[in-house]
Amino acid sequence: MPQPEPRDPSRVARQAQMRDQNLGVALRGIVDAAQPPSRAQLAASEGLARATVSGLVDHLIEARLVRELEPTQTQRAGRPAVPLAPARGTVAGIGMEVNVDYLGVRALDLAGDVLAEHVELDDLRGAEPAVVLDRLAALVAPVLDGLRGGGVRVAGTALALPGLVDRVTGPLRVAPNLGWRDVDVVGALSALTGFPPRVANEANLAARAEAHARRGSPSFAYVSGEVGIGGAIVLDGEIFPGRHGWSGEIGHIVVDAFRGPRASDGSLEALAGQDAMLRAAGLPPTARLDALLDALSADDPRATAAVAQAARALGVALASVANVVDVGEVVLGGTFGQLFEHVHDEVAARLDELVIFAPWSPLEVSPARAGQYPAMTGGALAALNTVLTDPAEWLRTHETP
Amino acid sequence: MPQPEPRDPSRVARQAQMRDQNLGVALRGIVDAAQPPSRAQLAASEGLARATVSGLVDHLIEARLVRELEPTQTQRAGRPAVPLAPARGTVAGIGMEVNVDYLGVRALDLAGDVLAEHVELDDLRGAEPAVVLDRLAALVAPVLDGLRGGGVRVAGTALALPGLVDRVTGPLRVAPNLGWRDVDVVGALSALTGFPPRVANEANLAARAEAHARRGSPSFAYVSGEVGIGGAIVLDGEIFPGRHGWSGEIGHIVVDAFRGPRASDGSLEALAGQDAMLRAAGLPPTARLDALLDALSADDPRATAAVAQAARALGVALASVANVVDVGEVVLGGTFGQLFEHVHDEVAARLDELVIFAPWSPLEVSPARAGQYPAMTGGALAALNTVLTDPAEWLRTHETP
DNA sequence: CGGTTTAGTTTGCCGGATGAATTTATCTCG
DNA sequence: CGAGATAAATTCATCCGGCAAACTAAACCG
Repeated sequence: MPQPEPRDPSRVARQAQMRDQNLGVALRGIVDAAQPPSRAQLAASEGLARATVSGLVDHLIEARLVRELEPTQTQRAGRPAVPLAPARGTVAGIGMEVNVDYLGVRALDLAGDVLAEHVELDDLRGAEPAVVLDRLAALVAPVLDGLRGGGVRVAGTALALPGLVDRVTGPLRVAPNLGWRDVDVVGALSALTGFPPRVANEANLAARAEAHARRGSPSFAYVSGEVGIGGAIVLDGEIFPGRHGWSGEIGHIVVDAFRGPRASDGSLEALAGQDAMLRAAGLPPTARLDALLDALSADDPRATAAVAQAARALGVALASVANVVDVGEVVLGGTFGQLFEHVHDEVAARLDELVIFAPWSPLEVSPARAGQYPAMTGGALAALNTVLTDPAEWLRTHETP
Repeated sequence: MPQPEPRDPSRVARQAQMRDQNLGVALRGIVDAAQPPSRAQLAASEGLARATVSGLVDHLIEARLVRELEPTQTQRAGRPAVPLAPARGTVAGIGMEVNVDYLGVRALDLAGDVLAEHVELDDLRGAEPAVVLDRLAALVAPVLDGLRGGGVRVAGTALALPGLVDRVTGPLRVAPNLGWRDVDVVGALSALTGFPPRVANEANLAARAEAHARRGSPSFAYVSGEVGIGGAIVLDGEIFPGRHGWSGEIGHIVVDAFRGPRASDGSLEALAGQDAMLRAAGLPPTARLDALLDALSADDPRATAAVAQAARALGVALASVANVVDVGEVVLGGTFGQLFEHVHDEVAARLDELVIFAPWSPLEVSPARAGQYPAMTGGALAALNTVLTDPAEWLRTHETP
């Protein structure tokens, strides 16, 4: 039989999808708006008829995804507009993170408010995956119970890991700094929480939180230096996932191909990772970043030189990223966020020097502003994003009448 | 007045757009299909009702974008299917290219057939932009006249340039190897041909041709070594443009940040560009690539060493690209396509060594197969793509009843 | 030559967006 | 204070386009 060619799920337009699509447009318009918009404003900004928007909004309110605010006291003639805002405490996205020095959970609602949060600090290098995931599950379970008990629907969960995660098939491939390799994280956590989490790279989720913190669809390269150096690319507010979710591995960019016998000796992580910086600064490998910061404020010459060297490598690597993906801004998070004032000038100088389009579109370098544990926030946002992308579909699968 | 917030032209679904959208889906299905599909096959593969597809196809045939083939002699029961194929010689995309050693035009129709082609070989380094563009216009004008005289509608024109082109605002920013800077190419050519061309980077358009040559939405990094080293990223068959169309500048990746006083001394182009390879091989700077190939076949040690060194740099740079954008294949075009057998092993080895996901998803290295002057083909395809993307819109603006 | 099978067309239906008319709620001015 | 004026939201008839089912067309088979 001549198979009719299994083409991709092409975006044909059916009228059934039209409603769903516009429901998503309306919800996004309300959630992303700087000011709570009225139905009429929404109609104008999205180019839909007011009647259409009214219907959509009614549906969203009934589903408890949107709420009406009190009409504001305006000094204008005419019936006052009813401002619309994302509902609070009706849907939660759960962000989880296992990292080298801590593990934790954070729950956000559509309004961006933190509904629950727990973090445990601990050195997890070399810890057994099963044990760690048990601890995580123990941390998450009461949060889920608490939310559900309060009538909050859980949109989904997402787990941030400092390593290579296959976003389609699930397993953690490798997390060098945890010492994990080929761990079936999804399977283990599903068994523990009864919920298959989305898994993603820590830097990618942190970048998502960063994009959220800077409204208005920014484009930037994000650097997340914890112990290793991770990164992510954000384009028009969307994180760029690559085929498998393996994009943005900035730490593995080689900036000095001829340094050692193995080209990887010249990778950014080898030259500017936390261990490399501490070593170059003459600090013990067990030292923490604070020690380096102290040495810097004391004008210790070795520390200064170590950070300068790392900044050069970082700037060169980020210039390569900018040349390849055409991003105009660089956001430094994690370690480099804390070192921001000490690395900014060098990074900016290398970008100016090396990025071919710099003369026409100068690059900006800025520190991360997504707060603490951005990957947990990003994970929660990723979970909520499934609701925003297709609220109708989500309601169909999650409504429990 | 409280402006209703000028949001992006969001993809709201109206029913008027539904038809246009599906018209595009149908046309793409016919053009991209490996075998000419029937209406029924198209309906099945796209998930549309047969009645709907029939209507769409009728429209496309009337617009002379699609033609019906003779029913094939099948030994099956039932009414024979009418195969559908892109129309020939009814619409043309024009690809133009100005490069260091030549300039030319190529016209393709929807079936991918070459309707016209002219290439002039010449050394254009340092040539005056106005003069060169005049020559190009003189080359293009008869092609356009010939096509229009034959009743062929021109879908658009696209010009490939070996430099940085702003895809939104138009002007060529800089083409180092031509010695051009801030040239208003669009303005000049509009005046000459009465047609504003789309302008794009040579490597990006060549990569588009390459993606077309490999059906089935491949993802790869494309390297276009001519005199300089350009590149492009292709994801799921789509070229990745970046914000301004400035993506893929692989030649400016720095692989040896500490080689010289300026970090750019360690860029891929400085280490593996044609000039660098010739110099390292002990050949005069005026030599052509053929001389290097001859020296290689004669086992000249300097040439071998020069190419090995370049291949290492290339491999390292491409590994960085793969780590950042998560592509699984590397396509070598231009100079490196010709040197393919001499660089393949080293490039593949560096990718294996450096790309973090290589153990789970090995990278492939292959030579370009888009034929000669791929950027001209890619330009023509880019022009035709405006028709494929939204045939209804294109017909509205281009029908001359 | 009647039955079967597959391709393509016709037809009535239905969901959903739309614009105009209507209702609601406020402000302003005489 | 009441009659416009003004703007937001809702109601309603209309229309567009995809859809399923029925129907026609063109082959094959026994």
